[in-house]
Amino acid sequence: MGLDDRKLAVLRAIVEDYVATQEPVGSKALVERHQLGVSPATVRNDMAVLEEEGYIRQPHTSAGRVPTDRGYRLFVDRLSRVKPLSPAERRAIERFLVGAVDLDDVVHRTVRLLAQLTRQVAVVQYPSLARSSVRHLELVPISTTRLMLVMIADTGRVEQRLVELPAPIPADHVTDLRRLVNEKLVGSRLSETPPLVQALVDESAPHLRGAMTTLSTVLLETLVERHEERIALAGTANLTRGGLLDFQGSLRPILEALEEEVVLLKLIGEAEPSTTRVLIGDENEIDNLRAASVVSTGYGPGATIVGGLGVLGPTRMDYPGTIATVRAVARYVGELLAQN
Amino acid sequence: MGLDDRKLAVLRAIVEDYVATQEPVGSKALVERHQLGVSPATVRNDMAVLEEEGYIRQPHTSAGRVPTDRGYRLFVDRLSRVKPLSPAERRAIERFLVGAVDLDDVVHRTVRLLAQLTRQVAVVQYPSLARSSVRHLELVPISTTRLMLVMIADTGRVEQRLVELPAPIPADHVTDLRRLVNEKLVGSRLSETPPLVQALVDESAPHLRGAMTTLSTVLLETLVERHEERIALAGTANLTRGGLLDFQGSLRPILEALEEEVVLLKLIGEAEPSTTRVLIGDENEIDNLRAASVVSTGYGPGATIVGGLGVLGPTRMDYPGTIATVRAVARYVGELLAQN
DNA sequence: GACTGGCACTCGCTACAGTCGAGTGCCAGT
DNA sequence: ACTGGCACTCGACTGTAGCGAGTGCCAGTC
Repeated sequence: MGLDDRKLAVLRAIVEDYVATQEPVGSKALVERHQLGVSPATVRNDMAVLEEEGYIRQPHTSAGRVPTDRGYRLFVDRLSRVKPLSPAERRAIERFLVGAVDLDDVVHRTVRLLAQLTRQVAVVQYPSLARSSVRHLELVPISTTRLMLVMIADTGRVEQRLVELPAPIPADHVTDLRRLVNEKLVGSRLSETPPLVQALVDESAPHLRGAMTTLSTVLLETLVERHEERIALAGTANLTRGGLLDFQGSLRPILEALEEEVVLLKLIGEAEPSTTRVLIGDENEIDNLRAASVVSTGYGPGATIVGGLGVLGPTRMDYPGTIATVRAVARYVGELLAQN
Repeated sequence: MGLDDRKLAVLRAIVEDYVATQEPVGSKALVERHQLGVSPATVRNDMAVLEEEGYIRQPHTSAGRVPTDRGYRLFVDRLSRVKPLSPAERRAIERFLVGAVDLDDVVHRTVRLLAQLTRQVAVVQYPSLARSSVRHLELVPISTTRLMLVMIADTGRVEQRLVELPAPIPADHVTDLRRLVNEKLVGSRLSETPPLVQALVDESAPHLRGAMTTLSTVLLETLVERHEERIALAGTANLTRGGLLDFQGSLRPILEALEEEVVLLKLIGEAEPSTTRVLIGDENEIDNLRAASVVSTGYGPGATIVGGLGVLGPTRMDYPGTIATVRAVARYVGELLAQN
């Protein structure tokens, strides 16, 4: 059961070679390319053990070995060290993110950058509303019975909703409403607003009561219930690299999964502070993504997390490099956000 | 040179069969499936003519015929009539679009609906800023030297930008600025704003001059220069239908093209009023999309066009059905927009 | 003159057999 | 505990043969 150092070295070598060549790796090729100091026959014995333990497998008899999901897992956990980024990559990140003019811009640049650096599919979640605070609420009269509600969050996100009032409302009442909701709600986390909104209705003057009631339902919907999470995606064309060998020939399930925002949120959005999460193949809960791996992490200004980002690719992936890139990009984005 | 009626009927039959079966169609199968009233041999002669004229071709000797781009073009222009939508489809459209709460919602629902109905890749352009008018401008103080500029367009689009002021500004000056820009700009088309913005700077009181100058550059950038067109995409998984036969085996170029917003805008965004545009294969200017066809049209409230929408799929596509669906969806979206 | 039936021909597809070689498992020897 | 050697497996590739859908052409018919 014990895997001695050499067996681990063999596993590492297999993973590295397979990731590089995309072909099953045999015992002879292994000893040629790595200084293992033993003969192919010995390596074969080690391989037999590794296979028995479920870390590698043979696509067919008389072929080389290929890492299993479990093998990648061991590799990621114990056999790899995060590669430091090359200076060129650092420069690329900085150059790419400087000059973003607004949140949309930041997110779009980030997702493209991530896709380009990792050569995988990149996913970036917009700063989550649930983790944002209200910076300002604006009411814009559209007609006498319609208002446009605009909510600006401290993370830079802006949400708008149309409010249909039960009765026409004069302009100065709108001013009152605006003042009231701002006084009460600005600065609070969105998740904490429901009681405040309720208080607003209860405390509002009679002439505003009707409008405030309608407004409050829209507010609650916008701020809390409709957890409007947004996602940006880039690099789907990278799925076609490596021919059709990865993803066992069909991109279908992957593309389908990528279209479901809910699915992506599950992948990317549940990050814990400063941890990089790596999901390998089967570890993934989504059936369509059983052939893929996901590397994700949270980002945010300072130590707080406001959203997640990550990449998705074949299980046969350069984990150390990808992990390093994902982390670095998340850190830079966090710094960028902190400046606002 | 003259293509008599029967030759046209043969072409139509070839297109229909090929679209349905995805296999080259031979003379015998043709006479069996369509009432052409002649023998296979005669059809073969007609086919030879059609091939000579470039409307069909043989993938290889001793295979059936397949329509060329030119053949599809003739089919679309002269041999097909737009299919009326089924009641089920009408209902689907209505059910899908009712209940959209804001512009984002409308666009997302539309693009998914379109992808689902046509079973192709759907693209929807957000209402173009160039074709919108200013409904309201809002300035939200973030700090003493920073403002958030929020522009609400009549089409429902909301754009925001951060403004870094050259010097701290008191709250009542912000109020003044807000009033001034709204007085001057509300109601005008975005494309017409530059002189108005310039006038704002020239006419502004000395104590606002500095802030107004900075604001004006951001305004111009946001409103005019940075033609921030947005695009929604759905149904990329549909590209994998029909195995790898369509798109000659590689989705790569297609996926790459779909990632370029500029490319999509070219495809979708240049719609003329109430025309449905059909681009078949080679007619497409974008090299990556030489194997694809695009059906697109404009949409907007009433007769005006504020944006484009359409679908992209293999040249082997059900043109009459797709055209009908695209048109119908565009009409419904227009109506929906008119209600706001 | 337009259409048709018949016929020879083409050529991709499939199945099958044979060869090659990378890679393995096992075992006896050091 | 490691190694060299050996028999074995099996996928990849090659070449051959037969099948069949489909064609082009031509002579014959209405």
